[in-house]
Amino acid sequence: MQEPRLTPTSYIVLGLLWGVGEATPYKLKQIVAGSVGYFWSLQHAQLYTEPERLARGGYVSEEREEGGRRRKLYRITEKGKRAMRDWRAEPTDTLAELRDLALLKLFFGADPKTVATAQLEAHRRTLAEYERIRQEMPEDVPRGPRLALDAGIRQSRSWIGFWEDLAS
Amino acid sequence: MQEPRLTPTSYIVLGLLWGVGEATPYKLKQIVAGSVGYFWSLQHAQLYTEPERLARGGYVSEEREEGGRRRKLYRITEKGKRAMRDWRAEPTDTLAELRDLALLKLFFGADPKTVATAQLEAHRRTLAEYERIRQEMPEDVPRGPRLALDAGIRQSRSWIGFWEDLAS
DNA sequence: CCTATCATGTAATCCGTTACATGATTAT
DNA sequence: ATAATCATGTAACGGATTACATGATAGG
Repeated sequence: MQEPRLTPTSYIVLGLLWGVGEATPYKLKQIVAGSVGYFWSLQHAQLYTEPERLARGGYVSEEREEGGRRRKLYRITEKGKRAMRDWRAEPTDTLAELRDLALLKLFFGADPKTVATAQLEAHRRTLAEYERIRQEMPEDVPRGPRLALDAGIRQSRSWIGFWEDLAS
Repeated sequence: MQEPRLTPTSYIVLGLLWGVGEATPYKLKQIVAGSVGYFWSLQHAQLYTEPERLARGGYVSEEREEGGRRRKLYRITEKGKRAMRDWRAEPTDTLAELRDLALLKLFFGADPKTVATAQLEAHRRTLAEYERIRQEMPEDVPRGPRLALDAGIRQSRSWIGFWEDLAS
């Protein structure tokens, strides 16, 4: 019964549980799909295994419904909150890596125009969606998600600029 | 003895081997550090295990030095070249994910100013290095790496802009 | 000569992905 | 009713990271 190490995935689960109070993995999946998932995607299976791991370390509590579907309900514990707070307070000097498949192909000699065309279309679609989300965003959305969205928009625009230069 | 699937890591190894003719894992490590590594980092152990995997599938050939250190020398095979060409020719609509730790913290409520300060410093350092590299880049560097570097510079600038807005 | 550091490699662990499976709802 | 899709979960596999380990080379 050893302490699991806390990965970014862990903090996503902890953060979401903290925000929402309690949730089943499926609920988490839905929340992810409408928020963090836009810039940090997770497999749905992770949302089943990760809370389990966290429960082993006492960062979340697990409760099983008695009747019906016997779903598992998780909530963050004090220990979990502490870990989350600590992590959040510590600034990172780790930088985002690019890790862009298209860029990798480009690096290894793919035809710029071909790659650019496909990328442009995809990025434009994404940008449009981000902007739609921002439009429809209610006033009371907390600052963090709002800023993350802004970052996404900015990055999208930057990529579009890059690929446009190559597409023509 | 089954065919290994080809991952981005695989293509990096294949691509580098193609470019350089033959190499030991350590040599690969050095090349990575001065090129792809800037935007797609690999653990050095992967550069030992990945060529092995690729050898199992016949994408590279493995040869062991007789005397001395008995190092392993790898070179890309015809099959490897074919795989590489195919991959390169096929455009992706997969988009780069952000996967930025700092952004994740921001999303979950970290203090923007704190995060921004650390990020700014790191990004500025990176940008400076990219620009130095571009300055010193000889004329005959192929287009792919050059473009990848441009992308890196552009992204760095974009991030710096974003974090600057938050730092003040 | 001794000690760092470089060069080279293997082993173990673990997270993440993929695949599989099945009970509930909804639509036709 | 039946098919399709949603909801829920587990199991297996494999790639990636981490840790460990040792021989060579260079610097002091």
